[in-house]
Amino acid sequence: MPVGPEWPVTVLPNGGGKSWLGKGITDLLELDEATLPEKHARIVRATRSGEPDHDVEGARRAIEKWAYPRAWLDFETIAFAVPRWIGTRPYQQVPFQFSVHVEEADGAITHHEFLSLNGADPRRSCAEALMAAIPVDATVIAYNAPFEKGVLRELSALFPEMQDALLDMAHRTVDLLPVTRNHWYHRDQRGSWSIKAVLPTMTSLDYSDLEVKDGTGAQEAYLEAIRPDTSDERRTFLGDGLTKYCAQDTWAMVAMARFLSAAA
DNA sequence: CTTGAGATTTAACCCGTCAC
DNA sequence: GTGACGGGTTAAATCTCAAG
Repeated sequence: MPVGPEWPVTVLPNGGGKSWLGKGITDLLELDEATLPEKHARIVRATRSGEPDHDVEGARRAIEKWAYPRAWLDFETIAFAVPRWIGTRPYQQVPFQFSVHVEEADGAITHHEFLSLNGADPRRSCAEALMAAIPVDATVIAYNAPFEKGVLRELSALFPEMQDALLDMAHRTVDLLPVTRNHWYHRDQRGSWSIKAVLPTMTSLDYSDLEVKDGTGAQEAYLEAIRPDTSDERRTFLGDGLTKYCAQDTWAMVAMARFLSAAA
């Protein structure tokens, strides 16, 4: 049952890619289900009833198209307003960490990770680690894939010897976000399909016990870790938090995909 | 701040009608 | 023929959200 705030909601978040705000609608439950397009009606329905909207078959059909091996990938990046490394632009998303869970057709899963905390330009070692971790025939899966694709394209443009492989990786990247958005809604999401909002409605996985809880926290930890006056002990501690967080993000995608495909 | 997708809003345009 | 006024379609601009 609900783990969120009291119902009914009186403040409606933007939901379903649709803005109800700014139209004088302050209570989602006042909307007339019959007049809404199905895309919005299912959100109102799930909110009224507390019964999640779950199209298992639709989700299964979408996910089963992704050929094995599957590489569930997540980057952590840093973006400096004033570029820190030669050849980077202001606000360019530079990856200093990634996690990837590689899933074989038989269900076997191996985990690979990369983390740079020495303060040097992490891009070459990151690209090399990607090449080593992700099989050339893998379907790469990310949550809000345009972000991961963008990082991959940036890396590909930088290293001619890895250009084809990295570009190919970007082309093989698919997105779990629309699958979730189209086939699942729980009212505790309150209009959000971010991984942090969705995950607790499907599983008991939780970010609250982690040292690093979100992307912003990861960036803060990274910045502290690369400072010269940060002790080795502290750096190790920060790195440990980063590793756990990033690994949780990719594991969360695996868990979500399994949940989405599982019978109700 | 970035990018991309998708939804929404605004602007532009075409066409028929009607009064002058 | 011309100008004002719809109504309906379409294109372009704007907004939101996801990721970090």
